[in-house]
Amino acid sequence: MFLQPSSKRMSENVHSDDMDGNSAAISVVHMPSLNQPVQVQSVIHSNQPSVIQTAGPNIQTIQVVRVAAVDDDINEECEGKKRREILSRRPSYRKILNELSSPVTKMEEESNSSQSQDGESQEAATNLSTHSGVQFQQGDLVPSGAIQITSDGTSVAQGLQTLTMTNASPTTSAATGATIVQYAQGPDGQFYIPGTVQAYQIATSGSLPQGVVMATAGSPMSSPTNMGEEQSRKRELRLLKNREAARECRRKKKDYVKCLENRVAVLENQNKTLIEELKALKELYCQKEG
DNA sequence: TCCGCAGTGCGTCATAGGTC
DNA sequence: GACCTATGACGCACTGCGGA
Repeated sequence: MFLQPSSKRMSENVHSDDMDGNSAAISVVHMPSLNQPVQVQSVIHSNQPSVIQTAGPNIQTIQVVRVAAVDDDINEECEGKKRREILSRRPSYRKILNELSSPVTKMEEESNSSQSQDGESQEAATNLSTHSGVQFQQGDLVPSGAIQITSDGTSVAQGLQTLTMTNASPTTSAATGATIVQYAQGPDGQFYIPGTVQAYQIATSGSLPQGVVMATAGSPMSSPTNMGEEQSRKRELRLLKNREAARECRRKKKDYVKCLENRVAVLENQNKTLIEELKALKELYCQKEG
């Protein structure tokens, strides 16, 4: 099985993934059905910016404060469990962001649109739009942050093709960290992971979460001898899905924090403006009185 | 140069909440 | 109720910085 990245390797190669807003998540790809198995190689390039653009200390601070507030009298052994029980789950960032779509946020977007064209969130938004629901054909040149599919019949066996997915950005080089996932597609549209027997069926783009290329277990394996293998594959599949979900979740979290920071900035500006307006009106009133 | 610390991202696990 | 997704928590690795 070539589901490549062990955690160690991932941290070596895809170290600063999405720090510049280019999520390394794989987007949904339309796979043309072929008459022969297709070897698919997904390469997710990450950028390695020398400057780390943090979202500020907010995330860390928030977590520390919340934990510290409830942890004073908790024993060490059951600390983790109790912490989880105490910390009720917050709504998803998607929900929060929707709630934040108030007039203030809209105004903020308008005010920021002209000045933050190079901003990180701007770039992330662009990537989002290019990711969602877009399908690319082989050889298509795709926008930054999306997927590029190339045909490489020479590097693999006859009839096999290589799918290369890049998270390209102007600064991205092929030498930067990459995540490689390999699997093969059979004539019936099923996907085969090298070194395994069981067929995998590629999920359709509509059923996949954004930013994830995923195979789901296909033909059932009734043989008891393969049950362990089957379970192992299911686990690999689950871990892969969760890995991508975690990436997406972190990206959304960063967007959320940035959104809050922007909101603060806008409200501060508003406050300042109102104070000045009040001051001017007061002066005007005093002049009329006097 | 070495060491400790803070900050960051990653993968994984557990689990709440959503969907069918 | 089973299954899936999103996310908090945890531990690890890595990087950059400042002090010894």
